[in-house]
Amino acid sequence: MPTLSSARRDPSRSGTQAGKRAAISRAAVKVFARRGFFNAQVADVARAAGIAAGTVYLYFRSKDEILVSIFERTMEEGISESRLALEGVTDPVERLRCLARLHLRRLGRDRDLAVVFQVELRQSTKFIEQLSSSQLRTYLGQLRDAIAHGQASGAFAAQINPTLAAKALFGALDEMATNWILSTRRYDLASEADDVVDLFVNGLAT
Amino acid sequence: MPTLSSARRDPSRSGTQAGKRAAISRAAVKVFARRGFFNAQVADVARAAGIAAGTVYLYFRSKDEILVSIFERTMEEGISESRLALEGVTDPVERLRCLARLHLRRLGRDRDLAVVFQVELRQSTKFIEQLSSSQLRTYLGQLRDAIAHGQASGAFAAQINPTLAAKALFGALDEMATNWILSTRRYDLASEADDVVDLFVNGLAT
Amino acid sequence: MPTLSSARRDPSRSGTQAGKRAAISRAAVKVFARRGFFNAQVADVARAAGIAAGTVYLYFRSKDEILVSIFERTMEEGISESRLALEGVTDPVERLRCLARLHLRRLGRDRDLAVVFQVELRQSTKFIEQLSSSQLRTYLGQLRDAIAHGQASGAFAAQINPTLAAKALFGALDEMATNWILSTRRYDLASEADDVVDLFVNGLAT
Amino acid sequence: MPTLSSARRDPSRSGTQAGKRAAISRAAVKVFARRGFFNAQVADVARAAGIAAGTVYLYFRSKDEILVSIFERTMEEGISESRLALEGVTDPVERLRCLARLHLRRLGRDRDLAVVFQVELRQSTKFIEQLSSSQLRTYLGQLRDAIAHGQASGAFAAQINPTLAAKALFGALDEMATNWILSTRRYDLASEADDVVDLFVNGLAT
DNA sequence: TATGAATGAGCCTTCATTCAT
DNA sequence: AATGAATGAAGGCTCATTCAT
Repeated sequence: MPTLSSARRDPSRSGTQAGKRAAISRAAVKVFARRGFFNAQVADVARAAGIAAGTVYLYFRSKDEILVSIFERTMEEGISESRLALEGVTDPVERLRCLARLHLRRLGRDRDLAVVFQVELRQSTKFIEQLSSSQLRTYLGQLRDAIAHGQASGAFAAQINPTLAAKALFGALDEMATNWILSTRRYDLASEADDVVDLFVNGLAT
Repeated sequence: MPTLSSARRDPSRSGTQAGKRAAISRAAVKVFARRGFFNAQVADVARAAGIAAGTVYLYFRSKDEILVSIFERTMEEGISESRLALEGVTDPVERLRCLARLHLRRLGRDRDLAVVFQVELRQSTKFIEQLSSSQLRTYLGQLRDAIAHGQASGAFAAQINPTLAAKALFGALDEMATNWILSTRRYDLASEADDVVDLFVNGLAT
Repeated sequence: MPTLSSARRDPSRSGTQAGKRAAISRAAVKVFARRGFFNAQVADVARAAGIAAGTVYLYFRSKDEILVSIFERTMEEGISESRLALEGVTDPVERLRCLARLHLRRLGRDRDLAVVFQVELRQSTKFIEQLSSSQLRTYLGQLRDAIAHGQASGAFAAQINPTLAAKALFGALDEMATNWILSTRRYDLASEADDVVDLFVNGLAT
Repeated sequence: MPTLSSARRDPSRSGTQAGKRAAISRAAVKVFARRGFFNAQVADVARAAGIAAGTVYLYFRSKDEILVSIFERTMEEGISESRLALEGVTDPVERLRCLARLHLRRLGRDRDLAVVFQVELRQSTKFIEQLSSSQLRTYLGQLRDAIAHGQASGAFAAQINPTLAAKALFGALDEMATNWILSTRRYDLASEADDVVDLFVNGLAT
């Protein structure tokens, strides 16, 4: 049984303000993934979270904000997880592998989250514009920095535009994830990370 | 100036059944791109096409079908354009370049179409599942065949999974397109095609 | 093969103005009975009549008018048929039997017509008011006259209000017809005519 | 003056779930009678009930269901009212009189309700089939039982089919009601009950 | 903080009718 | 006389959001 102080430290425990928010956000992942963002009703999310419909609005300004919160919460976790994982890894290729594995592992671990990320979050320019300009930029920055670092160390070709390469790598991983959720086969998404990184590092050419 | 008979052969001329359909579909690209699919009303599309709202339903079963028709029409054109362009190109790298350029050129030429493709068409699993299983599969097949052909000729490494590489390349190009429409800068999208292909062919490694 | 002159005499033969009208009206009976007046589209009626949708409006001012025409056509036929049949019948009870049998035989012979009469024609006060004030009044008059005639001859009790009795008899027959079309059993509607008349003539009392 | 507890027992008081439903249903009687079911908008009903349009759908699944609820509510009341009134009445003729009077009194008391019952509820087979197979059957059963009871007591002729006689009587009363609402004269509908029953009991014959 | 009943704006679609051919 | 493509008005229903309790 958690002590009061430990409960306060874990914001996902309901009871705290931030905890309730996270709990609703987590319930929304399930609901949005299963019914789609537009079909899902706020009341569905509330029911899944075990609260009344009106209560949602004590923690979120709108239905849209719930969706955005899923993105922000996950990206935040992902970015700091990546930062942590990269500590001590110096080999450029290993750094890329590390980021790619975390990316696909995070989505491959939670199919509902993957569906929300790969499909429901792409509803409209309204979201996409909003999202790109925030944590997604930071996340792409991590990829670009890893590549630039490899170029600085001489491991990666210097004439390549690291921003373009970062986008390309992100796009490739993103496509892996989208294919995975659309596929009826159940394979391990994370295992594709190394193949993708190998392809990017070595290229197609013999 | 087209003769009467050539005009009959061109289905984008209104007058023919298919011509009207295409005209409405083209009007819808503009409307959906500017207002978003959900915000756009069928009446807006009709007005843009210069017809009455009800007339839309003589050519489309539903609002959804209009969106799908945009995808199908463009993919159809794209696939046959690609097929045509590849004729006579034998060098594996050139084949990839050819496909990548056409992909980005098609979207870079028509920002509205690009917005619809990169954003509005990703509304929900409903669309995505439907689309992936059709022409998108064919399109990915063209990329995969180009890679497999390179492997057969010895130009590309045999141990690479051509399907995975095709998806990765598609994802990379897709990401370029999405970044382009979200960017406020107006740069030439198609010019990125070569850089992406170079990256895929040569890899990051020195 | 009908001669030209005989064809002219039969207005239900298409070719003449009145013939086309009757043909459309007959097609409408089928369509309205099967789909309901509101669900049925004018185009359905046109198709059933083997003509184009617009052509209907050369013979009818509106969809409503088609429905009314069914009523008028059938009532007209029914009234003159009744008049003819009553000629030479002098016994008051036989006169009632005659009218009742014709009423139920007409509907029992054509289930579609019965459905339109018993259900679709009762759409709204709009129709009912219109219809009651016309041929229905004439038809009720035939019943009332038959009863009044029986009273004059001393066969029927004089203190009974013949108008009320006529309405009651009509209502009873009407209910028989409605029950018949709603029943899943297929029994002979006309055979109930005598039972109803017997009941009205002799009463329940022993 | 009702006490608090008796108020709770009365479901027509708004406040309770059933009370709100009944209130909307009663408002709908007025609106449907005046404008016709098809012309009436759900918003009209809501306005008449003093609530917002959307609120109607918290108590009814559809516009159709409102119409059906009017039928069900009235039939329910009518059936139990009849049952109660028949208690202690043993004379067969009096029992018929009792049922007939209640039938016509109920409609004659509320012209709007009568219009809805005699006209708007006969919209289509959809309603009629649904309704006949429920409380209408029970109601016809009450008439049939009253007749059968008279036969058992020797007051009514045994060879008459009581079901047919019940339908005939119902049809006669129904026609009285329909004539009443269509008539521009304002006469007392209930006063016709005795005349109709007399006719059914004694017959036309002298 | 929590509830959940009430609100009311918003839109796709149908189809009777018209009219140019 | 006949066609059938085009019109455009009209309304039931949903559901995000509010607010009195």
